[in-house]
Amino acid sequence: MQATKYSRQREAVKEYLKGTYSHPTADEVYQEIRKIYPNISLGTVYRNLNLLVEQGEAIKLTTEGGKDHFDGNPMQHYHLYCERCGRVLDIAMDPMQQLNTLAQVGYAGTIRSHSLLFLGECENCCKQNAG
Amino acid sequence: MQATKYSRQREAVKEYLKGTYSHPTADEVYQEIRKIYPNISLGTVYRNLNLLVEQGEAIKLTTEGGKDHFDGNPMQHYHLYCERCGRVLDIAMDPMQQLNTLAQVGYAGTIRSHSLLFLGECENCCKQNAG
DNA sequence: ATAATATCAGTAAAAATTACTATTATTAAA
DNA sequence: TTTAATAATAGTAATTTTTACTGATATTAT
Repeated sequence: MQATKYSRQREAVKEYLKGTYSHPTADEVYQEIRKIYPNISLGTVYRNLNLLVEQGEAIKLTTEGGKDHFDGNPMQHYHLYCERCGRVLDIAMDPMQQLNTLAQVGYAGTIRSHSLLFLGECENCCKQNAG
Repeated sequence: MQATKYSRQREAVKEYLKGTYSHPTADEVYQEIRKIYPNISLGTVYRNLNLLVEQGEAIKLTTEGGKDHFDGNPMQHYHLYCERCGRVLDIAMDPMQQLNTLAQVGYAGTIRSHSLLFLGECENCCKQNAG
C-alpha cells in the first residue's frame, strides 16, 4: 500500500526547493526549514528530498564535492559545478538527446539518459578573481 | 619542496590502474593490491590514487552510487554508469569540446571543461535481463 | 471518536574518505 | 657506504555524509 500522507515538513521542503535556484544540499535545506520548523530533523529532510526525487518532482545532483545537491526543477537541464566555491548553477542550454544516440552507436548495453556537468568558475568567483 | 619519493605501493597502484578498464573504486584497488602487498593500507591506496589524479595520470569519477571510481586513462572520454550493477564503463565516442562553447554562451562565469556520464544498463546486465 | 498507519524527532549506525602518529623506506650527500 | 633528512607507510582514529531504527505523533478514513 504505502499511501502517501500529507505532512507539513514535506510540504515545506518541497516549497523551498521549488522556490530556489540555489541547488541546495540536504543540510542547506535542513538549515532553511529549521527557521520555520525548529524541530525538524535532518533525517526527515533526507527522506523527503529522496521521496521528491522518486516522485519525479526533483533531481539529485551528485558532484565531486562529496555532497549531493537537489534541484526542484525536474526538467532535464545542465549545470555548472564551481570548482572554487562548490556551488551548483543552472546552464541555459538546450538538452541534447542526440548525445544518447551517439553514445548508443556500437554499444551493446542500453543508454537511457545522460548527466552533463560543466566544470569551471561561477560568476561570483570570477568577479572575486578580477577584483 | 615536497619532492615525490618512489614507493613500491604507489607503483603497484599506478600499474594496476593503467592495466585495467574496470574503473575500480578505491576499495577494489585496495583488494587487488593486497594480493601483492598484504600489508598495504586503504589510506595508502587513497593517498596514491589522489596523487595520481593530481599529477594528471588518472581521473576520479564521482557517481551517484556514492563511491568514487578511478580511471587510469587521463584522456577525456565518456562513461556509462550502470544503474543496475553500479559499474562504470567506457563509451567509445569522441569528446565534444563544442559543448563547452555552447554552455559558455550567455554565461558570465568560466566554463573550463565538462563531465558527461551516461546512465543505463551495461552489456552484462542487459543480457541477464533477456536470459 | 476511533482505529490504522504513515510520518516524525531524536538518535544511532553505516559507509566512504581523510587525518594522525610512530615507524620504515628512499634519496642525496658526506 | 654510512649518515642524515624527510617522504611514505601501516595501523588506527576521526570526519563527513547519508541511512536506519524506535517510540511518539499526526493524518486519513471509517
